[in-house]
Amino acid sequence: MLALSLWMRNPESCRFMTAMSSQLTETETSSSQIAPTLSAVAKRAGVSSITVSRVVRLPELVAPETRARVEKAMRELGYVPNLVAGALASAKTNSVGVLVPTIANSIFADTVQGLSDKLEPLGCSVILAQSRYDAAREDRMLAALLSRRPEAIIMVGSPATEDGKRLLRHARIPIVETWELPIDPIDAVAGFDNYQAGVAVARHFVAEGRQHLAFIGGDDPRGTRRWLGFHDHALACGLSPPRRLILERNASGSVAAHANLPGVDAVFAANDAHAIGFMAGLRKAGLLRDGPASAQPVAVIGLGDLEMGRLIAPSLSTISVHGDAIGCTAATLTLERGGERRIDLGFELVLRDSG
Amino acid sequence: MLALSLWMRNPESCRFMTAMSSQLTETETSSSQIAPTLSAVAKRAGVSSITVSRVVRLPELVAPETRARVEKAMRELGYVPNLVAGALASAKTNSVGVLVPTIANSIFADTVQGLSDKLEPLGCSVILAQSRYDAAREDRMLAALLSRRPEAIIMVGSPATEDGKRLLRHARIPIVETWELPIDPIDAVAGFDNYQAGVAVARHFVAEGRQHLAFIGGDDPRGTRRWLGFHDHALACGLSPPRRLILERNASGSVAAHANLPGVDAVFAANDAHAIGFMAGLRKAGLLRDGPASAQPVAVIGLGDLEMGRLIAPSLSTISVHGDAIGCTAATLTLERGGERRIDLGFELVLRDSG
DNA sequence: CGGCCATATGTTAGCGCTATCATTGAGAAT
DNA sequence: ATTCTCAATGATAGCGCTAACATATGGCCG
Repeated sequence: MLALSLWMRNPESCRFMTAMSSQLTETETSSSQIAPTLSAVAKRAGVSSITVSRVVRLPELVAPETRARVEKAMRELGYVPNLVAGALASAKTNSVGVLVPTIANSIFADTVQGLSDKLEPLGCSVILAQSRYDAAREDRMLAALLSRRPEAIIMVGSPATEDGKRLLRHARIPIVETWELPIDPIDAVAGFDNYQAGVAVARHFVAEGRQHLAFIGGDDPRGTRRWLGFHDHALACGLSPPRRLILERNASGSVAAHANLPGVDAVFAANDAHAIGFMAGLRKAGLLRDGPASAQPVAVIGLGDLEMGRLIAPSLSTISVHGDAIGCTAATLTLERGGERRIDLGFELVLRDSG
Repeated sequence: MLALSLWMRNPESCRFMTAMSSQLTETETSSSQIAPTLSAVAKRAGVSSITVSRVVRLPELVAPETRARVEKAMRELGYVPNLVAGALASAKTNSVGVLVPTIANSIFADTVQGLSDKLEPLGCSVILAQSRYDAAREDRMLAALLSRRPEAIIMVGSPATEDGKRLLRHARIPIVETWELPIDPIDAVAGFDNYQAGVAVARHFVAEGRQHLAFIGGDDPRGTRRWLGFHDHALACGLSPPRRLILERNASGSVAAHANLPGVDAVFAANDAHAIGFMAGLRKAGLLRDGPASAQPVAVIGLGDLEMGRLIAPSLSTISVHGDAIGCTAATLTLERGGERRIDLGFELVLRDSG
């Protein structure tokens, strides 16, 4: 709460800023080609610029009449505060850097939405960057983000390289790693145990009497953790070693996957999109039933709990992971520096008709 | 040797030599709690700060030996440029503000990805904001974005309020409205004709002999344009007026929609998620066939061309709209100020098994 | 009635960087 | 040799704002 009050002592100011331009006349603004500054407003209102600054940030410190005069001047000039200058002067940017592998068609969009919904009302902007699952690009993006001096960095996973880790460690700002529970986190963590997710799926398949397991999906760190849990548990249960098929990141690639998995009767897909693609392949091969999971020649379980998964037929069994809660929690971890820094948001095995 | 004699004259050189001789230890870097500045690097390298600045921005202007010395100092200090200060000094933030209704589960994620992929390699950061389909929040977010002095603003749709429009018009930066083709754009446009998309769907339904049309989805401006085209064309073809059902923004809400549309034999959903939800409802009601579109008691067409749509059964007919191309084009429009400022990226009616 | 406090405003000095104009020396051109 | 040019570097003055510290006012108290 301390950090919060420091960040944005005056959450109203945004609303206020919007209102400012409302009475602008065309002539008055278009005559001045450059954006009006604090001191331009100050001159017009007959006060010093610090008073204008206070009207924007700490209006309760300014006498009502003065405030009204300043607000009038701001409206007339169409003043929009320059947060770049403000950030330099106050050493506070009110922004957080967010790094995700990708934002399109992805389970991470929920996380971005969750944290954004938490941060935006506090006047804290989200600077978004994508690594595209590329370590070099990730490092570049981290450096780019840090250059903008964000109040914190929230990222999916951990930096892929030592350089990236070092960069973050030296940044001396809150760092939140998400979607994982790294053993040696840089700072804070909001995620779940991908290994245990894999174990849970394998356990379920074993309990259902499935014999020949396979894992399909990408080979990113989180997918690999899931695979390891899945694999280890299957072995521990005396099954033959599960197969692993590494696929492109689009779901369509997984349509043909079943051809490469002869004899397999249970598949854990690294995410719901892959699972749905795989099911499309099963359907083509006549291996998909409308009945319950027990009737499926090949059981399929995904991860992410896309809304669509429960709408299709057969409905998709999945590991539900609360992407938005991860984002929301990550945002909270950037705001409060004390307290527990490692939050396991868990996951749930949601069983429907596919597996 | 030249360089040596030059910097030996510098009174700082003694300190420089001292710093050089003591090898940098872990303590030395991490002990300084504050981030090193340009001039700290300059001092260490025995040059003026402007030279360090040049090494960062215009390295070809600096002699190779000097450059190497400066780069070494930067590495040793772990220097990370402060773009906030740079932006203030140069009046260039190298950032663009991006405003979308929502980023989660949405067709706009593709657009953000497309523009981000185009901008990030140019050193241009994306500041992301969500309006959540709320006009007041949109205005607040626009003001917040403009406060950060982005090089341009890219938004989905047009500002909902006059205040928002005025704010953008006065910002004197490129503004790109997307996912629409507004009649009076603020500046640039990258989108498609939502009205014509509605017409195209209605035309198809009419050609297929469908009699009772309905439109389901949100009542945002774009959805409403689609509805209008759909509605107008149906009427023009002599059909009875289509029904319109306004739904919550999540797909699950549309599952029950068919109960409210008795007698309807063709449905245009404002997006694929709604379409898939609606189909789930049809399935429950026994009104969904595995056969081709002509066999469907109720034809369904969505919009967005989600990858999943082509994987489910029956596969989803849809209006494909190239969300990533919209993003990519929007990014280009922010970079090039000349040329055509109104780009219609079109759409395609993709017919599959649902309608 | 002087001292004291709270309120309202102002002055000053930067934040860390870059634009703009010097300055310097070396080689080319005259 | 003298000028000119160019490449390499530096000195200076801000960018628009805010932190930190003044400086008025006007009660209010003992």
